[in-house]
Amino acid sequence: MVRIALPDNTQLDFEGPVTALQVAEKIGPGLAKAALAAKVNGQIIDLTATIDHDTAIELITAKSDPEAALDLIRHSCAHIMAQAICRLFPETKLVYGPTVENGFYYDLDLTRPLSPEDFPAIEEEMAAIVKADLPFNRYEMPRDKAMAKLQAEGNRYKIDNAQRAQGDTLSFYTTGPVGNGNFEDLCLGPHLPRTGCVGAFKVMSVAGAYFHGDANEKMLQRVYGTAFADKKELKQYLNLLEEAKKRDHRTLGRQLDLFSFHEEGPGFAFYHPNGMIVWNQMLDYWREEHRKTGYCEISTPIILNEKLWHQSGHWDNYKENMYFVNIDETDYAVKPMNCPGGCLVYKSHPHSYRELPMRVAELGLVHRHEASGVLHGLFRVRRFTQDDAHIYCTPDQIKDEIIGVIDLTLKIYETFGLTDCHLELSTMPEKHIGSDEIWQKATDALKDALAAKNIDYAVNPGDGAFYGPKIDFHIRDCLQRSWQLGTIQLDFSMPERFDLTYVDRDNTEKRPVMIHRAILGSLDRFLGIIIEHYGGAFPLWLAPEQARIMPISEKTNEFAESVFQRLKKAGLRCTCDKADDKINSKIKRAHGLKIPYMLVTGPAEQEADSVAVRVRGGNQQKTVTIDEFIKVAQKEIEQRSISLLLA
RNA sequence: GCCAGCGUGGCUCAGUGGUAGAGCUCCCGCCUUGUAAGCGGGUGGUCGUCGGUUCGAAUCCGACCGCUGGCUCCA
Repeated sequence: MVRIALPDNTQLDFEGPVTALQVAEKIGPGLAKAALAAKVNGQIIDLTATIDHDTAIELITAKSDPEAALDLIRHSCAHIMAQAICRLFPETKLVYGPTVENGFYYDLDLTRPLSPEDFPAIEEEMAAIVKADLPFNRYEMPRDKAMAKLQAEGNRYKIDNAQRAQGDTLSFYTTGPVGNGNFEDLCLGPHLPRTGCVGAFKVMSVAGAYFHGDANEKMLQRVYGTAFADKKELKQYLNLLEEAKKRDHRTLGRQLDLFSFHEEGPGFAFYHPNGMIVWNQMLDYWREEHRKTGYCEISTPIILNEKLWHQSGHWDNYKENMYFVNIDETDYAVKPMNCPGGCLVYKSHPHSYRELPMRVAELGLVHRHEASGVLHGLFRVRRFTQDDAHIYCTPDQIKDEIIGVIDLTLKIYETFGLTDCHLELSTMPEKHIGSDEIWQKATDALKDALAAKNIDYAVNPGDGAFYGPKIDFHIRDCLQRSWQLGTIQLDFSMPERFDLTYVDRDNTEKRPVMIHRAILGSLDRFLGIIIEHYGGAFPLWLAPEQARIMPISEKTNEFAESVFQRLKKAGLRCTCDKADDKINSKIKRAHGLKIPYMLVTGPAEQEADSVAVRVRGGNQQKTVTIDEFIKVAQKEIEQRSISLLLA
């Protein structure tokens, strides 16, 4: 007898081994129909898996556990897509098909490249498979027998997958009954009970992907798709993508006339006057905070003798990504990092322990020759400015300095309204310099600092730089792609290579520890991120144009001009739209430019020395005196308020 | 760098072998305007570049450049 316990503590007894489906049927036909899988001991199993011992089970439906259901739907849909592609292209070799954040993909080895033109046919075939409502069947084989079977089939990818799989038995899934040449795939599972449980799906894109992510391996075709429990959810997701596209910083950069790119300089952003306003506001704030936190600022040259880069070790590791120039028969390199230049500044005179910690900031312009395929708007460029700083300190000062950097970083992010960020700690890689002891001490200092701030973080073992462990700050863009912003890196290499010293209390020369840190990271990338974060609707303090004065007709042009002059004098960035247009047209135009405040001036306003304020994004208006408007706007700017005070 | 797709006025896009199009922007008029596009007219493109096929190429083919989506990479 098998006794099954349910989440509500009731128990059901069965004569012998049962399946979760039979349990569901016993509870009720509705549940049997809705059930997608079952959870036993925290593990999700097929609805049709046999349970031969007393246990507690939980039936999974789209309602009871939407997350697990979605994962089942997507993984199963990956099989359906692979099956459809195999039907259309029988030579297809299956590789690997996991779920990912917003759907799934399947890596395939095909005899001919797929293109988006093939998607409709694939989707049609998938729809037929879903409509046929075929059961997913699992069967298991002892490892040696299964390996022999895979060897006979001759798919090197599946053999490789099987070798990596754990356990003494390997499982296969067929769609439709086992045998009869039905679609079959080596797979751990679990799956939906039937193909018909996939409510809605779409083939999204195709891209190349190296087998095992190894650039020396064959390039496979990765077909991306997504699936949902029903059509409505799919549509919602597609709408979300459409909305996200409107926030794309590349689109907004053009629309708001912030920056441009040109064929003459791929990967090199050209900043327009509007873009420079945002840029400079950002930097004014950045400098203000750094001054308050005890940083000084330096600036080092962009082009330096190539020898320096041999000394720093950058040439050995990164010469492929560096730009070089030859002047007066001497080899120079364009700097990809600021630290060697910073070290020369440090070395320009002796230092005492009394000076430490030294916090030396540099808004350094660096060039890196990134591979052509990775360029991406402002997010991945070949020329960018880092908000770099190097902190020279003693090992004992590391922890406090790290805490100081974390505090400053989070404070600055908060001002921009960036609260959805996550931290990662990267530890000692295989290829590294420095003793295990110093790595341990440094890593502990980073951990202690994180613990002191009570911050959650993920650990990337072995992912640190060769010269030291690091903490990275990450945020996500409007399309949920993750980007690194800030970084805190300990460096045991550079002080050594540049023979940096300070004179300690006991009058002996000692080696300082160097902390590299950036908060915004690449200012260019950060600009892109806040453009997307705000959807182009900047807070007043950052907005290129803060207010636009719009006379109702020519009759009040003169008054509008006088308002414009007053606001300008008060330090507000504004323009006056005296175009020969109706007010509707002016409003429409200003909304398109995402100008925070639209000030309509007609005869009534002239009479009261006021403006009719319309706030970006809304359709309400309120009339305030010009003095009042100036007062509120100035306050809002000074506070660097994220929201519009007059809204 | 690799795989796939794309490249037509400043912007968004139509145009599958036979005389380069639309809307917006911009310029000029008219309207004298009250809160998300008033009306009319006009300027503007060697169709990414170079080569090939063809009587004829934006359209077909090739190379290169750039962009987009991924992969690898990101000190």
